[in-house]
Parts: sequence; C-alpha cells; structure tokens
Amino acid sequence: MDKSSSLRLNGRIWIETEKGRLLGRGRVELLERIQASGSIRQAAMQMKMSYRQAWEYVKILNEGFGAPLVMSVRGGKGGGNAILTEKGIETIQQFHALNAKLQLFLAENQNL
Amino acid sequence: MDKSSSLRLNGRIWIETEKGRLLGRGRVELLERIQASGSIRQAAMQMKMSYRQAWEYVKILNEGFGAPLVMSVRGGKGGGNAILTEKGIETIQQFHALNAKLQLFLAENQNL
DNA sequence: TTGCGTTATTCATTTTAAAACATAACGTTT
DNA sequence: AAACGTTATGTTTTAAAATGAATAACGCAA
Repeated sequence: MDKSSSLRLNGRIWIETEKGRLLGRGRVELLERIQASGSIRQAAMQMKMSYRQAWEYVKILNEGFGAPLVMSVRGGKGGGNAILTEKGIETIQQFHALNAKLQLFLAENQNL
Repeated sequence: MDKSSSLRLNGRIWIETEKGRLLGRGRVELLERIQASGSIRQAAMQMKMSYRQAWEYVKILNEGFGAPLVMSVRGGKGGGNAILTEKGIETIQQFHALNAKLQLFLAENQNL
C-alpha cells in the first residue's frame, strides 16, 4: 500500500571504462539518429547539439569500444555520410535491453 | 560466458519531483555527515563542498520532501547545530535499501 | 558585554562545460 | 574546374555552475 506522493524513483545506467562514461541515453540516441539519417550532422541537428560535439562523441565511442561503432566517409555523393557498423547496431540493442530491465526495476520500486 | 573487457555497466538512482532531482548519492552522504557531525558546515568541509551549497541542498531537501529532513539551530553552544529528523533518518535508510538493489541489478548484468 | 562558531543569505569571482565560429579536406555532381 | 554538403578539427565565445568572500543573526560561554 503506497503512500500518495509526488516523489518518484528514477535512474540511469551507462557503460563506462576506467576513463569514465562511455555510452548512455544521449549517445545511444545519437547513434540511432546517425543510423536513421546516415549523417552525423543531421543527427546532431535533430538533437539540437553542435556538430562539433556529436563528432567528438562518435570519436570517443569508437575509441572506447576498441572497434568503431560508426564509420564515416567525407566527400562524394551528398558530401559524405556515416553508417553504423554491426558492432554499433549490436551495442544499441544491448543498451536497450539493459535499459528495459532498469525501467522494470524502477517500476517495481516506485513504492515511496 | 562473458567476453573479457574493460567495459563495465554502472548506474545511479535518485528520488525526484516534477521539479527535478531531489535526493541521490551525494545528498545522502551529506545527510549522513550532518547526522554524524551535528553540523552542516562540518559535513560540507568533509565533502570539500562549500557551506553555501550544502546549506542550499538542505533547503531543497526540506522543501522537496514536504517535511524537514534536517532541523537546524543557530547561536547557542558551539554556535549552532543541525540534526536529522526521524524522516531524515528513514529517508537515508530507504535510499540505501533501493541503492543496494540497484547494485545487485548492476552486478547481475555485468555480462558485456 | 565581548568573543566564538555556527546558521543564514547575498553578491562577486572563478571554473567548467557547451555552443558557436572558422577553416580545411574530400569526392561526387554539374 | 567550380559548387555542394559533409566530415574533420582547432579556436573563440557564451552560458551555466560552483566557489569564495562578505555580512548579518543568533545564543551560549567566559
């Protein structure tokens, strides 16, 4: 029997290395938008973040995971493009699976 | 069978209201140090945070929970002091219980 | 009644993080 | 060969957050 309350339990998970946070909510969304648009720039614009930062995130991700999650080309048709590697796609799925479990955990412990 | 990796799943939980985050790791530690020292200033010093901020956190907590977690007096013996209310003590315990469950969850999902 | 150490609060300064700006490089397309 | 749109990167500006400094209020203790 829960007390009525405006309080709510919330939380986040992320994948990290000894160097710090590597992949969380925001970067997963970035990866998904890169996948959908084929462009780092478009993904950044959609998320209202600077291309500069989006590009840096991609760099950090590729280095942090030891293998690229995103492969990009410059020049050519459309000016260039970016696509997710198999590992990138898998990583997104993995994060979603973990996050779904977290949401379950949070829902189960909403008894404040 | 987990792949060997330097990657690690981590996470945090907190209690929030519609106005934003209210109580997480750091503020719980602050409460505990206030409890142990009887002083907001001492607690702040121990955590290497400014009294200014510690005091503000206490204010936000007291307002956010609808009832004070910390009661303070100024003047008198020692210059003043701060103690936790029953609700403050309960809230700490509640957070620890939730956080212990989270740690379990994280440990169970370390298979990266 | 003076001093002490703390709570309480405002204001200025510093630090940090993010955004914005500016170019260069690149390879299709026209 | 010029234009285009993107990747790639360094530099500058801006905005947000934390810190530090300053001051008042307070009540006990000496």
